[in-house]
Formats: sequence, C-alpha cells, structure tokens
Amino acid sequence: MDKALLAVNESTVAGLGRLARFFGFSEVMGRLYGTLLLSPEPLSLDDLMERLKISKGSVSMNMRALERWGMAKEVWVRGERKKYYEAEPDMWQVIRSVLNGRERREVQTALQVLGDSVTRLQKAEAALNPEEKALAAFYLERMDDLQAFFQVANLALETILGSGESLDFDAVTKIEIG
Amino acid sequence: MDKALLAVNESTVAGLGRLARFFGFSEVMGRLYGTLLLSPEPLSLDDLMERLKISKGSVSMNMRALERWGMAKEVWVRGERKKYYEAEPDMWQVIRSVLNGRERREVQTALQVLGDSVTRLQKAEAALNPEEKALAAFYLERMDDLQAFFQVANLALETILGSGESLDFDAVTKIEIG
DNA sequence: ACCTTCATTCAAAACGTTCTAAACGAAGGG
DNA sequence: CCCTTCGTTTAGAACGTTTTGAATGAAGGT
Repeated sequence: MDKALLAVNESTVAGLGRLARFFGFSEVMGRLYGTLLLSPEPLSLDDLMERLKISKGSVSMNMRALERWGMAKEVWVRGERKKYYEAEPDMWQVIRSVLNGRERREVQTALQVLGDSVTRLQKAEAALNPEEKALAAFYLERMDDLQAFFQVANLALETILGSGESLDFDAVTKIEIG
Repeated sequence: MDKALLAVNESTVAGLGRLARFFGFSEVMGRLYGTLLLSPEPLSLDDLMERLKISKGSVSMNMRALERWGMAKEVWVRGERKKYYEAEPDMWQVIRSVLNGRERREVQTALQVLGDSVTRLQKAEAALNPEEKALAAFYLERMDDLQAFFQVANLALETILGSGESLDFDAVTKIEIG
C-alpha cells in the first residue's frame, strides 16, 4: 500500500490510542477504534489481531468494552460467520455515550454526598462547642463551593447529553459563558 | 473532635481522591488537596503525613505535583521554618490551570497531526492507483470529522480558559448549545 | 455426529505505577 | 562548627492493571 496512506493510518491510530488513555480507557481500545474508523470495510477479530499485533484474547475483551461504550458495533457480513465490527463514526455520539455512562454517575453521587454532608453539619451544629462551630461553618462554606462546582458540571453534562443528533461545529460556535 | 465533622471530612477527602483519579491524577493528590481544602490553617508536610497516614516522601512528591498544577501553594507561617501549604479554593481556577497545562497541548498537537495528514494525503493523491484513491478519499472524510471534533474541543477550551475570574453557577446557566 | 472454525474466559506473567524507608542534603540554632 | 530539624531523592517493594496463551465453549458445515 502507499506510504502516505500507511503513515496517516499509523499516526491516526497512535493518536486515538493516546486519546483513549487520556479519557481513562486502555490504549488498545483507542487503537482498535482507530483501526476500525479507518477501514471502509468491517474488520474481524483476526483482522484486528493481525493489524495491531496483539493477542486474540485481548482483541476480544477490548472489543467488548468498545461495544459497551457505544464506540463500535457488531455488523453482519453475509456469507461469513466471523464476527465483524465497525466503528461508530460520529464522535459526538461517542462522547455522549461515554459521558452518559461515566461522568453522569460520578457527578450525581458527588452531589448526593455533598448534600448529605451539608445536612449532617446542620444537624450537628447545636451540639458543638464554639471552636467546633467555627470549623463547621468553615466546612459549610467549602461544601457550598464544591456543590456550586458540581452543579455547573451537572448542567454542562445535561446540556451536552440533551443536545440532538448533530452537535457540529457551527452549532457550538454559539456557546456562551457569562 | 465531633463525629459529624470527622465524617464529613473523611467523605470529602475520599471523594476528592476519587475525583483526582478520574482526572488522571493520583488518588493521594486528591486526598492531600481535600485535606488542605478542609483546613482553616495551612498544614505542614508532617501534618499531612500524619493525617493521611502516608510516608513523608510521598507527601513531598505529591505536594510538588499539586503545586505545579496550581492546586496548592506554599505559604509562610511566621516563626515556623517548616513548609506550609494551603489549597487553591477556587475550583474554576484549578480547572483552568489543569486544562491549560494538559488538554490544551493535547488538542493543539492533535490538530497539528490531523492537518499534516490532510496535506500528506492531498499531495500523494496524484500518484495513487484507483483503489488507493478511493481509500485516500475515505481517509480524508475521517480526517475532516476528527478535525471538526477537535476544533469544537479547542473552542470550548478557549472559552473556558478565556473566561474571567468567576465562572460561577448563575453565569453558566446561560450556556447555550445550538 | 463429528470436525473445524471462531470467540470467550481465565490463570499466570509482564508491565507500569506508586509507595515506602532510608540515605542524602540543606539550613538554622546553639 | 557541630547538631538538629526538615525536605528531597532514590532504590526497592508492593500493588494494580493489562496481555498473553491455553483451555473451554459454541456453532456451522459435511
């Protein structure tokens, strides 16, 4: 195959591997995704194993993970009985899927814990000596700050998750803060 | 000390440790940050070592990391010759600092690599056979998608980084996408 | 019904990361 | 000028994570 095509393929796969790490996934997941993204045809486990030079077991497990995160899906190829995969090409779809499955939960539980802490402090206040009261007040300030932070995060998440199919460039140039 | 205060402290420290992991930092960094955030007074390395039950070496290294990320700063306590630290309490300041130091670079290089790939493909196109030409065209589509994605990411980053001192809750309720 | 072809699972190994404890270095006080 | 008190650095240990290779399981074709 042409040298330029190979070079582009390699750097893209490497870059997506890097990006995957960055998002807390394994690098292999990113490389698998990249390989699929740059293939006009769906690829089998054996194809992927050969291209990335990794074991079949690893391909199998990482592809299942990619599937769970909505980054790739199985695809039926007529006449073949192997499993074939293709990448979800819509990046925003991928982002939404990941945010929905991870960040969302994370923010919700954080807000829950913070709310509980505030309640706890307020209930305990009466029984505290002056020094402790001062500390409790200080804690409450910090809890408020943290709550404000997570509420913003929550709002941003909801906004992205609630956005329709195409969150393309033109649409997002209209983001306003303040 | 009061039970409620201890419980709140513990769950907050644990939660921030969790959050730190989530953002790709070590859990200890998050716990150190949380401990400082919930202390009205600056704390010394020995204080932190004792409270978190970790070695002094670990405290030292992790505190330097926190400093580099702008999450904590050294503070002089008159009469003492120990080093004292306090947490940066403005969460948005912390976020900006981290985004500026990591995500920014990441997005820039990604855009750089993608641009190079596009150029490379365009230059090579003439020398390709029909089959390769089709693949090159396919690659160019994918590169465009990826570029669009990273350009949005870049814009979002610039918006956050460019926002003034206080990016508080009221201000951000005005985020609009689309 | 058997044989072949795949995919999945799992235990062991390889790997990277992070902690600790000890050695080292710096700095101030007596 | 030594002694004490801190902080940093580093080599080794402990830990968790990921990969592999082999065993297992499932499913189609003959």
